[in-house]
Amino acid sequence: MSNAKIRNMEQFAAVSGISRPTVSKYFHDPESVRASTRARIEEALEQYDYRPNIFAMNQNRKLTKNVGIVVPYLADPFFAEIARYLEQRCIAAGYRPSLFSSHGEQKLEMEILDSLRSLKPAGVLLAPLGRASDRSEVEKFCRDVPTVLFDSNLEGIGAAFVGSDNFSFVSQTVEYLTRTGAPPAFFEMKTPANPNANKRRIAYVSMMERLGFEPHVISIDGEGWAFEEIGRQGAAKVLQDGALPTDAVLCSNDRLAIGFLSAAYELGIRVGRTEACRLRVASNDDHPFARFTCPSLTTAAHDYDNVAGRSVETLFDLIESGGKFGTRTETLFPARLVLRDSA
Amino acid sequence: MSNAKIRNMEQFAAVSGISRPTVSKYFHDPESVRASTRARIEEALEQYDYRPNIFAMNQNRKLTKNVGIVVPYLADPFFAEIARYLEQRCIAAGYRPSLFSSHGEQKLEMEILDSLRSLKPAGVLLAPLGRASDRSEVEKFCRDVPTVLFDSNLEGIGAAFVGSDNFSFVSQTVEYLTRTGAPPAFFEMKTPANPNANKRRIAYVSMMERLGFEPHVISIDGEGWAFEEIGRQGAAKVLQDGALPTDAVLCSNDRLAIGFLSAAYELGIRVGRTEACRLRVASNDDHPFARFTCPSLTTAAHDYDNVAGRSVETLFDLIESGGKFGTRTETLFPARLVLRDSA
DNA sequence: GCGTTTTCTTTGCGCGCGTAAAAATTTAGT
DNA sequence: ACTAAATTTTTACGCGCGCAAAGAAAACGC
Repeated sequence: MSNAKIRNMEQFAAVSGISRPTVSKYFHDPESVRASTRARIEEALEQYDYRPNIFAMNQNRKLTKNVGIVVPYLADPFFAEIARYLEQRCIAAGYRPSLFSSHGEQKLEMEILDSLRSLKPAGVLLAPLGRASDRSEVEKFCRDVPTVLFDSNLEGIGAAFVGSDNFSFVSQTVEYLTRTGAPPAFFEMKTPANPNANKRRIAYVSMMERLGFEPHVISIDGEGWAFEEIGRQGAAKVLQDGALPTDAVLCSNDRLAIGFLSAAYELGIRVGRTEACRLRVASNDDHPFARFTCPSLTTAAHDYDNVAGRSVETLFDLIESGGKFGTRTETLFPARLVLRDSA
Repeated sequence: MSNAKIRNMEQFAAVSGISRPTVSKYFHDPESVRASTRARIEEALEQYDYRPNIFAMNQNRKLTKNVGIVVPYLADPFFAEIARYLEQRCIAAGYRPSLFSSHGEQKLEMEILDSLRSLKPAGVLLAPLGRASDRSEVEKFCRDVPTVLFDSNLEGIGAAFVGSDNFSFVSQTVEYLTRTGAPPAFFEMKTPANPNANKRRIAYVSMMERLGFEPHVISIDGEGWAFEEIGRQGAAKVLQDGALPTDAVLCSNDRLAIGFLSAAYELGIRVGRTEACRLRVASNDDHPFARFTCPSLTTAAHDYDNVAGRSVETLFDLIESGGKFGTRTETLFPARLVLRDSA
């Protein structure tokens, strides 16, 4: 490593013995230059630590290497994990991801999309808030910026959607619960933040009917993204009122289930699949903490790897296609049932 | 909102009737121009939606408005929450925060600091990995970029440190446990990722000695950031071996405690402060999920608000001081004991 | 009203790189 | 070795804005 300071591409081009426009081309795409010149540039790159000024680069580039990643609520470890996968894959593909969280607020989601515009990103991976999203504003954004939605679908918006197959989640948990005991009631928020919740309720009802059982949907009050607390309070009420029609409960998602189990514990109601237990509780998502609830949570797991992988693949395809697809595709990955102690 | 498209500051200056350099000054700091001209600019800003090109802005600015926020592990909701506070406050102060997570990996932390350099940030809020950090590289970074460390201190590195007073945490929990029952053993990882863990162990030992009790430190194996699983396995071993010298346990942090409680539950050991319970468990941090463990976790809470608030204030002071302080300050906020059911 | 201070305008250069076009060079194919 | 194709070099301009300096205009103090 030479100690001569390289201040710009001009100087770096000089020491590498290659012309500046070619060096510029190299940084845009190393494969776009002949192998021998690439070698010479990379040799110089090892001797002098030069890196192009990203601001100057992005100023005139038609297409930047920026990618936006937007999740609705980063304090949910599920999204933190997904974000990690996505980041990783973007970096591996030579992109610069920027991570944003809407923190459950419409205003913030709008501000993020707004500031994302000025980043001139090549593409955006967006998990929208869902019900709280300003549909028409998100739609506008997607018209201007190549965007792949993930996790949470807004019908018709974005170039593509990649997520999990809610029917697969619910059908597996319902099937398992009915096969090994009583058919479950469905525990959910009355006004869920996320559109997946509605799909799950519908899947539950249809699955129960298909199996010849009466569906029981328990919709609890609560607004916002503090699902655990909402679940805890809702469950406490339901359990105290004796309003549970069955001894099996399927929660719409793991965070509600965490609250449910917490309430059950506080009321001294044993949950589990052993004889001594009054109640069985299962759920959906395989939240990072689902292993550590008491009892550990039986749940249907997202296919993190495939959802994240396909999301970025789709985005890269989209970018290479010039930002537009002929038709909007929706890709859904099935769940994997994870049996633990709660049901 | 006029539909005439403004393409650059020149044109915007024209329609607002103010010269370009003054408009430029306005965008750098609205307070730096006379109220009457500010009004005229803002009037034009409402009619035409122009925003300066951030790449062109940052290219030549001596000091950008970028701020880096780096946390060691974003899948820990504690850091996600802190990050939210920090982001919020930076935006309110007119800065553009960029959020990064090291995901527990030294290599990633280095890459983040590296890419942060090229963002030419006005300042950086860094919660380092701790033991896993490359001290000398972090130190180098802090010499070049105004940096305030938070949460996790690396002695002598960075312009300042803002965090929690580990002694306050442990002294309160130890005092409470001894006062209301037996003196606790201390449950921790043998090779903790975070330097706070060492401070907490030291605080525990000194506190026990001060109170005239024999300290019992239980150090369990495990590497990495999967604290819950490490805690669960460590606790399972300790509980099965009957290696607990007392009926009270103080966990180094809540994530370990979550694992501990999970193990206790699986072994049928009742935890809590009632007569029927064999074991009392307390902990430190007031993790967002501590309310939902079974039983709910008695713990010492971080002063999120003050730690986050002071961190950004310190950073802004630092930026205004030209990036250097005369002396490195360390600010520690005390804990607040949160009594729940586990102890 | 006058001088002083503050703020604004005018002018013009520079940042670091993208990119286009034409000329020069290298490589590949036969 | 010769031609065609691919790649690189040369030259030169532009992007959008920061910033500095000098002069003009406005605001302020008395």
